[in-house]
Amino acid sequence: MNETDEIVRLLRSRGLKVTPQRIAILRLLKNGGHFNIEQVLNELRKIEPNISISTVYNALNTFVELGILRSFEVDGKTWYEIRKKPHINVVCEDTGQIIDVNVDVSTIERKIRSMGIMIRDLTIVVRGNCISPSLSGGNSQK
Amino acid sequence: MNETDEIVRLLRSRGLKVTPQRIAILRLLKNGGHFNIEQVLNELRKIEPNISISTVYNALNTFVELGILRSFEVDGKTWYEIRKKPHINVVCEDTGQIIDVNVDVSTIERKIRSMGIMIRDLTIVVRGNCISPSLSGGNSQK
DNA sequence: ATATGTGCAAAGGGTTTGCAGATAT
DNA sequence: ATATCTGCAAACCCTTTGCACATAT
Repeated sequence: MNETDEIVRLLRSRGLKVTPQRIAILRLLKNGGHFNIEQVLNELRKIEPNISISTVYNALNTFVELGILRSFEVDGKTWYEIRKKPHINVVCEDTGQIIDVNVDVSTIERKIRSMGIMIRDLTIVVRGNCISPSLSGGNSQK
Repeated sequence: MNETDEIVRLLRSRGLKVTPQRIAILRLLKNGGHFNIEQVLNELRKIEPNISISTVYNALNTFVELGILRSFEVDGKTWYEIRKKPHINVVCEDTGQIIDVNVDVSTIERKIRSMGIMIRDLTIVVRGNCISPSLSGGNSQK
């Protein structure tokens, strides 16, 4: 079964219509990585040149509501990623890049659940400097 | 030493001018809790009726930059809290309320640092339902 | 005296909405 | 055939900015 078939099945299983725009968005995100709207649009327009920003927002919001994607916000911008097991999103203040770091969050989850809270989503964001200032030789903070 | 004196000293130590607006904002936040702009404005206007939203934003941003406060975003809105040791911010989707839950984050921090990343800020946000749906008797999710 | 802060209004930037036409089922 | 989706433009909301006046030092 190829990648597109998988996506088509996913969409159908959620009762969504299969459109080229939705397929393109899921193809972009399904293999990991983090994308903000600007990046999603840039990538998608290579494939679907006329795709509109509202279609992208609509699709991303739908996918987040259905639990296919998850989103989090950094500096007023929303980032989207495929939903997988909880992890740390490390935002490098030098490069703007976001990387995933896996950690065991079962202790955190257990504590939250023990308080009678049903967990819907867990976001861990670290802002930091991935390039050591001493090595990069200067003040590269924004 | 009373609360206001402490705040005055804090402001002076950071080279900031001591204004009634800044004092009021720090008095509101220094004892804990989470506030968004609307809440800060509502509270402050009981004391400083003419305080403007831009003054509040200016002050909050200044305090965040100086490390007195920290901020994080949920659903497009910025929340402010006094900077203290890392913890989980639990956002209840039923009530909109935010509560702190203390956890040991040293494992997370160690892992991030071992990758050569200098940590500037750590945010952990859990979205959940603090009122058990079975107890509250219905669908109260937004 | 003067650098800094405040308040107001306007501008900015990211996201959502309304709607007519297009598309998937 | 028709419910859903797309693309466009306008609207929205939160936040920032510019500037004249006020205040703290």
